[in-house]
Amino acid sequence: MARAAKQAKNSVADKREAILRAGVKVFAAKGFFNSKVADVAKEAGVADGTVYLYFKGKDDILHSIFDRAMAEFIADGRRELERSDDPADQLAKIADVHLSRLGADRSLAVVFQIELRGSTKFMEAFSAAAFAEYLEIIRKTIESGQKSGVFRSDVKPIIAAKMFYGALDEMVTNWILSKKPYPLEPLAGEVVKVFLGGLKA
Amino acid sequence: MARAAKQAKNSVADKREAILRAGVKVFAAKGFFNSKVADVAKEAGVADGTVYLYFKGKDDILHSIFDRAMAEFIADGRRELERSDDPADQLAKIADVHLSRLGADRSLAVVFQIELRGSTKFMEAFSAAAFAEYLEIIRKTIESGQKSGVFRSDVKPIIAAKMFYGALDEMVTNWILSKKPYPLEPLAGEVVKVFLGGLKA
DNA sequence: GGTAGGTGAATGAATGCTCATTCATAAAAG
DNA sequence: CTTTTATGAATGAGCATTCATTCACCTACC
Repeated sequence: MARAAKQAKNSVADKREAILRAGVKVFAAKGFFNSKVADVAKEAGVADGTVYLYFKGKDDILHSIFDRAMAEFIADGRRELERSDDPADQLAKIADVHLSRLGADRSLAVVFQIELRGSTKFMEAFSAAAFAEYLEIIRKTIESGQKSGVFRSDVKPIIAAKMFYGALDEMVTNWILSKKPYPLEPLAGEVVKVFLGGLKA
Repeated sequence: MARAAKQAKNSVADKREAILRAGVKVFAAKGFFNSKVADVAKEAGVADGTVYLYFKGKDDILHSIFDRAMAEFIADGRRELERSDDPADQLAKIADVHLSRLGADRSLAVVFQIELRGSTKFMEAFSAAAFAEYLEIIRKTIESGQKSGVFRSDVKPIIAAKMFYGALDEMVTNWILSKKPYPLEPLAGEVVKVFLGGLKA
């Protein structure tokens, strides 16, 4: 590829990227339905019409934000998972990736926790499959722990997986809504401790 | 009060009630932002303008749905809580009320799980205080368990409370999004079992 | 007991504003 | 000069909210 062409292609990618980033920021700040396409365009430093050269419409921006982030998220999780055989360890890794990724980008976290759920339509159409995949990773990890005997077997793995996910999810939601800023990632250890050991003395 | 006057007052309460119920149904089905006030009015069997005799506007309907349901919810929880001294038992009661109440009204559950969170504005303005109160009830229960020695003390009660809430919350969200209908309430026992006993063998 | 006037709840068509989207035109690239 | 990319003003559909009017029922007076 010639240098010039590559340059051009980069600038195209950059503009798309800028709009996506602006979308995250604006949607997080005002909510998807309260955000105007013009707001996103302005934040991205492009004209209103330009948005439509890169996205089908407002919905498509949200959709794209989700697709990209979720793909990274799952890839990250899988990579970490392969670096250990111990299911307890693997759950700790999942918790860590979950909280550190979302903890690193508050706006993205807001879009994920609040905006993506704000409509059953989006939940059903976009997030359902990817979310199911994520839950499945947790479930399998728990199941393998049960097979190897490190986890108790009188618990349905799918229930435990939902609980684990729910606990992590709640940490993130609380972190977002909290007035006082604090680091999210360190909570991973505590969550895993309680989840594995239980609350009983 | 004369019979006629009483009759009239009842019909006023009924109309407000009808609009609230219609709101739950319509918002659950189409999402708050995709619902028209006219849809709610039609579902309630009143004219569009009538809605404004009972509510300040569309937002106020959602707000009122939340207020009423949350008040009932918390009152229910408190009542159950007083019927036992054992913290483990009390957590079981909370889980039971939580899952049975939402499990009894799918539309209300959808509004609570999906629509109320659909906007940071609503989260901050309306639900924050009531939600904090609910979380506080759980936290205190856990704390009293720690003081009496039935719960381990090397866990921050507020973290454990969020985990417990998050786990229950996730059960509800999954139940809503599931294609296959199943009873929600029975999951309470399983959740409490894992939360108290832990996943480790 | 019947009639006239009064009251306010209820109506729903009309209003006016808010955006998502388009497109004629301009700028930049090649 | 041609093609590609970008612009932002103009469009018009959608929808929350308003308000002039209707109507059911109540009260007071004959």
